[in-house]
Amino acid sequence: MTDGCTIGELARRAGVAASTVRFYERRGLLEAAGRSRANYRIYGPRAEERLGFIRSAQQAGFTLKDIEVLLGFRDDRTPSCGGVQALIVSRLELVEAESRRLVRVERMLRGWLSVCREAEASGRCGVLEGLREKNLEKTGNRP
Amino acid sequence: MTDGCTIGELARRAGVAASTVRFYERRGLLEAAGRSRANYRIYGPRAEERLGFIRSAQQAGFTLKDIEVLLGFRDDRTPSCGGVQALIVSRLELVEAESRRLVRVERMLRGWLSVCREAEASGRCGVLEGLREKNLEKTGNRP
DNA sequence: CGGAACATTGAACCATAGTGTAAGATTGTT
DNA sequence: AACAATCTTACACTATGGTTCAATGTTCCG
Repeated sequence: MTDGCTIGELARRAGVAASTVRFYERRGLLEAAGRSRANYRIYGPRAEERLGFIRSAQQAGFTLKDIEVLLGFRDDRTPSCGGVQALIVSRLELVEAESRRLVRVERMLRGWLSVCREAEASGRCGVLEGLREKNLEKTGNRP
Repeated sequence: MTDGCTIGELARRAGVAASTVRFYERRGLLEAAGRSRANYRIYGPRAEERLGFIRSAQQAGFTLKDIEVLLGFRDDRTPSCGGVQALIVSRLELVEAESRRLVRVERMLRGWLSVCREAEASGRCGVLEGLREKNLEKTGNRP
């Protein structure tokens, strides 16, 4: 009972909005905090550490659902290493897939941009016309 | 009035769900179709082409909002080329930014995966412990 | 004629990660 | 005591791209 801070103070320290902290509580990521006589949430260092974990994990690319699982591993005293590894691998696979997709999209957009620039002289828009056709994978290098 | 097909037929040809076609109509991407006596939507080749454009543009990485703008350019007889170019550039910038973010996330996740494998021997989980600290950019190569 | 397969509508719902609002209670400062 | 700042709640809303549902109507095939 040495320290204990309100939601605004905690949020300020963690660099999030107080509403976000309430949201995490609703989601079950943070346990319900103790209350002051005025019914204010009171947080101790454990909650602060937990919130820090959440933010770190989020920056590392985990979703809140992932983080729910990670926190579960932390809370339980189960072996967990295999589970953590599986979680990372599956998240990594999703991220890689999305990353590859974005690279394809980048290539296509660049392709259309060059079409656009080339067609600048002629009165018509190569993009608006070109997108009518099924373009499976415009690379930007027309043969 | 030679041809004209129902929403299901159109959807099948375009490879989307009928509900998606209705959704596009609600969003204003497809104009309200003509109706049969039974109040069924009837689509002609122009609608089919327009739906094809939407799908192509979507595959190229444009959002529905972008496509709304592109369709506006197509419909109006304004010059449009500068607008199209600007749209592509701004979409490209967003995609590139997201792509870079995902690459960073990939690096971090791979880093945590190697932490995980290395810590396998010791009884504890390097990930659950490591994420507590502020990790600005874990690269996987610990110095 | 019957039943399957298709169509209609509006409204609600999904995931994601929160943000915003209204109305009221409490706290700190002057 | 007055006033600003902070807290409380529940509910609605944001953006994205649709999907699902219920209840009802239509068309096609045998």
